[in-house]
Amino acid sequence: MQAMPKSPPLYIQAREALMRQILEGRLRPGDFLPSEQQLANDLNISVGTVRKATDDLVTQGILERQHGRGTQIVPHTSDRSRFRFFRFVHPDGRPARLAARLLSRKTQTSTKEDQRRLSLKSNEQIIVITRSRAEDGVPLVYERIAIPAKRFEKLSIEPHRDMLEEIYVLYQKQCGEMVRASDDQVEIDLAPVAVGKELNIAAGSPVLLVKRVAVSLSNKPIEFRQSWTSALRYISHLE
Amino acid sequence: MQAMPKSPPLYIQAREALMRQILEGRLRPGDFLPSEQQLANDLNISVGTVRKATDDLVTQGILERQHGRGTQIVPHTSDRSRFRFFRFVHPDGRPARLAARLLSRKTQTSTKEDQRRLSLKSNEQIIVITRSRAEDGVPLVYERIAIPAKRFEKLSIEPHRDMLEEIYVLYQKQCGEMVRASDDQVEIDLAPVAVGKELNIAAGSPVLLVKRVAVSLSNKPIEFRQSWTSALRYISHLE
DNA sequence: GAGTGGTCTAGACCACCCA
DNA sequence: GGGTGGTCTAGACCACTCA
Repeated sequence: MQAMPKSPPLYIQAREALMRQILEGRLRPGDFLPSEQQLANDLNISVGTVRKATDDLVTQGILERQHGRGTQIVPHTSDRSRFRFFRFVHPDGRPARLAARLLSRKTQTSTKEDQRRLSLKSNEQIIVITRSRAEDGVPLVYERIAIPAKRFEKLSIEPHRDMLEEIYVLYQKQCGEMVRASDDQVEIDLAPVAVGKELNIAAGSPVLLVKRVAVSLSNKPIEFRQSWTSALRYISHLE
Repeated sequence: MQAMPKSPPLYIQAREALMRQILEGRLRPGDFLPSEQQLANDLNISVGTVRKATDDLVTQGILERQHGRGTQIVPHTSDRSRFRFFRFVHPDGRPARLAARLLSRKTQTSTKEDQRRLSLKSNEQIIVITRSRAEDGVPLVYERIAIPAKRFEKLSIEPHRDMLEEIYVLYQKQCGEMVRASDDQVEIDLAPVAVGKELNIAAGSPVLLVKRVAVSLSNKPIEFRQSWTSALRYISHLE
């Protein structure tokens, strides 16, 4: 007997079809899906199977059901999304409310670490953004953000200006890249000169360094971010 | 018209009924649930509703379905559980495999911070465990663990002995307390004398300090743990 | 082969939103 | 009131495990 490649369950096929439409931009954040009944007709499956397909996407936070209104692709600007990747708090546990100020933005050759973290070839260009993040005018975090130049050609942010929007929202709006998840690594570092200057601490004093790799809906690494802070703490909830 | 307290959906009632049985120890980790058909009969609901009730618990990692065998309360000793709260890696990303060696175990009065983290009254007693965690004989982490004496009376571990089992497994086996989730807070500290001594570093040198509050299935804080390390990093995956 | 979970259907009724 | 998601049912058939 031949080994027959068994086709996956209908609800998984439906889920992937939806996911494909989202990834390809035919369904965009903020859009509503067709109604469950409509989808069931379109795909020639039952409503229960449509629900099962969307269940997973709802759990993943990609879709949001609104009773009586419809099912929406979660816009990255919603509050939940906005603070989903937010991980700095004051020593007393109060969340830090950080405004970002752009310091520089350059296109350059990637370092070895950039290449490793972002799965880039050795000659690939990246855009490097440095920012200072402050609360009530007090700088608390210094950031270096590396993103593949190729994917983020269209990103437009002006240097030396306050950044009013979350950068993940800019990624989505301007470049169609949506951050789905991230891996953070927290370590101790001795403040580099630029960090010391920006945070008003002595260069070489111990600071927390958070290295983050953010991945897109299609699970490709799209951002490598390093955040230095001496005054704040990093928090994480595990289940 | 009177405001009628509306009864929650059947699947939620069923889920909570199951949860109660687990919390009360009538269903224990490792046990199998009655079959879906059986549960449906017992509770006078349909199989579909039983499935919906258990879906959430499966997602939360409390239950595990085994096709053709049954549905099991996840034993805390399974690999997935064992490494669920495991958050230290080497700088190269390789997970640290830490064996624990118990240094001391004392019952004493709680500090202000213990009380705050564990929601204790000011006169409540705690058990304080200190451990050294090493990989291949090299000490990498120093830990102080505080747990409410009242809940953990029965905890039996001998001082100055290697701890062969995960401590969360001991909590569960000896005291019936199952860790469901934890909140971690990562900060910089200057190594206290005891930490410096145990980790072979100078007292006062900068180290990573992870403060963890672990909560039980019923969402009560049951452990406050402080882990100091200079050689390792803390990792976290966010979605 | 008996018993379990896994998928799928068709349809009922309810609760909510909005024009 | 018409359309949407939310709950619930009863039953079919499949796939896996274990004796």
